[in-house]
Amino acid sequence: MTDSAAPTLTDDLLWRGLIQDSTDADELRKHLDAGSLTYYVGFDPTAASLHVGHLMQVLTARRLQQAGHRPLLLVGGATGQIGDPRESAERTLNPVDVIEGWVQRIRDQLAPFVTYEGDNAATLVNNLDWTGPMSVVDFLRDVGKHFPVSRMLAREVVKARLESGISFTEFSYQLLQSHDYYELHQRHGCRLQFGGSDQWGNITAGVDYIRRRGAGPVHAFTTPLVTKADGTKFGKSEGGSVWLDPAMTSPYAFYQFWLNSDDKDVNRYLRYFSFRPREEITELETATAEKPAARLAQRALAEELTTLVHGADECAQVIAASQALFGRGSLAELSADTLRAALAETGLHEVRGELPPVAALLRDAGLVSSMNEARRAIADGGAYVNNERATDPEEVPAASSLLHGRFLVLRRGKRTFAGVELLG
RNA sequence: GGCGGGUUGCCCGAGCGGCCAAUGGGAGCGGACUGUAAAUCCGUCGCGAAAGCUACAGAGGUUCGAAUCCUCUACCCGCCA
Repeated sequence: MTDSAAPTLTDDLLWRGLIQDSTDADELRKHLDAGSLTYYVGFDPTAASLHVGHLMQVLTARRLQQAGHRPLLLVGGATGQIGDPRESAERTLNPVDVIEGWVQRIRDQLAPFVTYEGDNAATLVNNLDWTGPMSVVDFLRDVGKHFPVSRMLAREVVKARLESGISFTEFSYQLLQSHDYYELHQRHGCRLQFGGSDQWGNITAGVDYIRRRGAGPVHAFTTPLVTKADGTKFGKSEGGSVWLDPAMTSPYAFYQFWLNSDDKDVNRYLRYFSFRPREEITELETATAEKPAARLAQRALAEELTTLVHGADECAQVIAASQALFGRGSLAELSADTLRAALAETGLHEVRGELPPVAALLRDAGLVSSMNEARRAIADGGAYVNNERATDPEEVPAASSLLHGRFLVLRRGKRTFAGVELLG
């Protein structure tokens, strides 16, 4: 336990680059590296699912629990109804019943990442439980009294919004989050909050607030914003967000997202997200430098995260699908089961009766959004049927080209696949 | 309150009353190269098979014909009070 060679949790977090800002670093280290600390991280229901960007927080929570600390995972049933101010503009409020649905889904989504066994069992909490019943008078008297407006106005986001406009609702957001920390401190002895770096202002406000109420001291840190070397936004794929919900982003697409990480980013991602020991990560970093084409780091990362989020079975299927589709062998050599499974991962479009021409197939399978686009894709030479370039939009695939008598593998560009199955 | 400027396709941004579905750049998509990379080069980029339809903040109007002219409405931005 006191083996001086073994890196402590703090060392590990620093090595992984997971700490962007923190309250007193020595104090934080003392608590992180000592006994069991109760900590919290919150997620507001702004959509029906969490996305890969949230993984930073979700996995850091998991990491801390594995190191012996006790997690409180908060879903913002209350804060989600108010809206954390963004620099750009006022948020549009979502209907309460919609938010309630999202709270439940996010709660379910978070649940598997931590364990509920042992001394440091996790607890899922919802700030609506204590914020909902609070009266306006109580809020203004017990919470509001501790917030100097001058400091609230000095915040960057608020300053940015003073010109363009900010409602009292969003302006008050910080009080709710601060009060959450206080409640969790009182109820569960929570003494650490972490979050994304954009939450630093809200988090420190909570730390101050707790002190003003004569409690604490409590601690905090933030994780860095995940960036990409090419400057584009992390977590987007083909236009959309990469969600954790398999109904919103298929496990196949999720795996492919990580597999396609840039060489310049993948090492950083491994440190952020992987639970592999440091030596293994270092080895993968070396592999990336020496044999980038093998993409060992990308494969390891994609496999680990897909397993974590979607389970080992699903991950195995996704890898098999990827190999089947991107493999060097001919599609005709794949067994019907393998092929069907692979296409099920990419999206399988069912056709009854007569097979339509190629252009219509591309559209129906979702590879293009209109017939014009389908024609364009074919004219560009970017559409393939069973890995053969399509040349005529009007051509109806021959019955003999159906794999196992009923499947077609459609491809757009180099790596976007979809399947077609002809039924009876 | 007064005066002036602006609102164009995913974003930025040009646009002469007909030759404008609308120059150019970016993003996106595709091709070549490669590693299902990056960089680079090339192509493409409203919907429709087509006729045609829908589009230039919104609503009217002038005209054979308008994104381009006029009127009103909404929003934005300057300058002066």
